[in-house]
Amino acid sequence: MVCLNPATRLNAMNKLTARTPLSEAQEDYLKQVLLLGSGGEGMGKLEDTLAVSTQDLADRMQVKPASVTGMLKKLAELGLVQYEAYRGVRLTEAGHKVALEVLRHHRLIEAYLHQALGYGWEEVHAEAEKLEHHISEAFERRIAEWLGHPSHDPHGDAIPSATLELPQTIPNRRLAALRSGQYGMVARVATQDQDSLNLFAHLGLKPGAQVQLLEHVAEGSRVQVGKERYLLPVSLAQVLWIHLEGDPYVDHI
Amino acid sequence: MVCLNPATRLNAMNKLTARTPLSEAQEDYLKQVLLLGSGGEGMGKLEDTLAVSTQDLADRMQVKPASVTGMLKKLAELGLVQYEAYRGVRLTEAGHKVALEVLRHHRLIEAYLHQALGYGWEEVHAEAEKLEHHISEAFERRIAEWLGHPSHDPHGDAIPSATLELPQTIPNRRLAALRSGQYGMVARVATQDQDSLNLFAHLGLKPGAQVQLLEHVAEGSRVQVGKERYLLPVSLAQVLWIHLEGDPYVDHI
DNA sequence: CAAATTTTTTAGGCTATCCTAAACTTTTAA
DNA sequence: TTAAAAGTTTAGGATAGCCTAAAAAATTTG
Repeated sequence: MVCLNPATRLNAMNKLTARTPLSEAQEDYLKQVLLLGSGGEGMGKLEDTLAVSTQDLADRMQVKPASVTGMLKKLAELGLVQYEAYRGVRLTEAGHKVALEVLRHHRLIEAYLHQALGYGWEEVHAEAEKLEHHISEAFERRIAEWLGHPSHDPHGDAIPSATLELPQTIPNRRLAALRSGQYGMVARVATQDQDSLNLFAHLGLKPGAQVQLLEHVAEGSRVQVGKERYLLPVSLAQVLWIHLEGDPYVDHI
Repeated sequence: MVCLNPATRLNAMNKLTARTPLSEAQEDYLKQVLLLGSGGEGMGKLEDTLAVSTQDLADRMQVKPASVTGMLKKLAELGLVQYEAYRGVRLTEAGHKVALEVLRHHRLIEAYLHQALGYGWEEVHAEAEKLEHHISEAFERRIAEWLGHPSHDPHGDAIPSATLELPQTIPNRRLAALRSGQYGMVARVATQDQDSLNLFAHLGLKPGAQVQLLEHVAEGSRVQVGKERYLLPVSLAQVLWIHLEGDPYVDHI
């Protein structure tokens, strides 16, 4: 009998499990670990990612903490996450790759639904959420080609490239962090809540739109969009990311 | 306490279950009952449909007969099939509707992949098989519109309309049933076997292609396609449906 | 028409994913 | 620095869908 040292055994395990197709639930967990671990921004490097708590995952997955624990143990066995009780979870290299693949599917599908099929940018999330697990690599390739290999989806989120790299993040600010009179362009609408999306769409606050902060008041932020003035509640002003006039700029919308 | 008569209770049950979303497996079973029950052709009327045996379903679903029995009992409880032990299974009105919806999804997706994304007509089946269960009604509507509400998919199979009606079938013959010298157009390639599809595609035998039967020999049928002559094995000559010159004709390719 | 064959059902298991309630750690804050 | 709060795990179940082996029923055939 051949006896492998621990490191070799781990490698053998990872090889094996890389072939096993993951369940939809497993892919969703990995995606959420990625998103939560990078605080919603620039998830380029695996190293400067945060450990994610069971509770946060439970909230995102709409599931009880106990269920999360079970799944994390399984994902750890598969070599996709590093999991330590009470200390949260991180993606491994392998898990990071899977998460980026799922994210690429999701955001490419959103872009395709919007640009090829005429979905409103606020409608695409739910449909992409279902489809992301069920398209082939061929499908991914063809829609990416059709779109001309876009770098961002209709919400302004970066799309991992075919080699799973993320485009460089450009410095943006939350609308809630702007000072009175500052002026800029909506770069990203960072919510998946359907009601919020509908409202933003209704107000014309989509990526690319020009917006000016009038002032912050107790209830939220007063803004000007075109000729209209609105009061955005704090929660919404927190998820609207603005590219300020004068900041370094990369065209991606 | 209110007591319902049997008929009313059945209705109540069907109403209830119409809301319950069906699993992928359940939808597949219903689709196969439809396809097997209408002998591969014209499944317009539910009435002149055949009872389908457990064994046939097991073969199609790649599953053991015992598993089929279990599923049929469940579908019968849901009011989607009429099931009687040893006497096979038929769709109910409700089950027929579901099966046609799934079939519409499948065939619309095939047409869309072919026409919008440039898939080869022989490649679309596998992808459609996965996607058919995961698209929304909105997606269905949009691709149907993009395609201009097509009546047939790239294999020549009829697509149920938005109201779940099937276009009238035109009289075709299997290539294996043609007489020497007869000449016609490929109307339908009725196989889902990937190797067969690849071969047909390689020979140019796709819906719309002109073909002449030279003669039947022991090994199969000798045909002429353009300037080339081929020998098609019997199994393939059985699944190629030909529209003969002179037969009544409806343009749908 | 009864024996052989085919078909169907029953019974008992397996895996994946989720749940709740209760027990147990760790962290936080007075 | 210890007690309350927050976070995590254990234990025990549920459902869905598949499996096998063996029993039972129907059909076919000599």
